[in-house]
Amino acid sequence: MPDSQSVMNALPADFYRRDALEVARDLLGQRLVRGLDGRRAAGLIVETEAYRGESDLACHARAGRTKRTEVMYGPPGRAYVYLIYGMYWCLNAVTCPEGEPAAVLIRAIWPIEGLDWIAGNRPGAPPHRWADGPGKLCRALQIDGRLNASPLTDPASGLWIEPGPSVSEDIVRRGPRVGIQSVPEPWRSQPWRFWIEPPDLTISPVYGINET
DNA sequence: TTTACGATCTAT
DNA sequence: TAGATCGTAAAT
Repeated sequence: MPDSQSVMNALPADFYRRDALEVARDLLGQRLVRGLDGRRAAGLIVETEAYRGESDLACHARAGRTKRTEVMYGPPGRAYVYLIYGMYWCLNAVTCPEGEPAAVLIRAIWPIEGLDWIAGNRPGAPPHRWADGPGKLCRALQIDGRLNASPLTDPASGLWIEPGPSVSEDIVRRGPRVGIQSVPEPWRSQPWRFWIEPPDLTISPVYGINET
């Protein structure tokens, strides 16, 4: 059993029990936290993408209920972690009420905590490239398939999301999702990607946050 | 059981 | 611009 204080710090399941578009927007600025072997590393989420159910032909759930997509049909707030190109893991947060398969891909974070640990996980990479991609952030935080289906709402899982500084609407960018060139329209061009650029970060409320 | 390919990243 | 590298889903 996790201590109640820790549970209080994680965003609750209700946060995720909404349309993936809303969750993707609101996940910007929140703090993704990894806890392992007594160490803690974290980063502010700065890029996300919404994947919205079986009818969204870019979403893995287009294949229906399979062993891989099963977790997306489950309760909101769990992690959907899958392997891409045989070598990189990608992290998603499951959204929508149970039974509706949808998720938000976390594409980038701004590391702010546990920087030494993160640096060790990203040998050879400069700090600004530590976690600026979905595969990279999983490497940086040591996230792999073992965390699939674990609750992001419970710090005891070792991977959770805490409330972060609010991100004002004027610095939120929107555009088409990345890496889905073979997906037919209109899905390929839907502006379901949300992000904050580095220049925006420096003028946003999150500027200056840099712990540990 | 076999095949084709992907919500990526890195080095060239 | 190509190669790495393997689980998944669809085809055989």
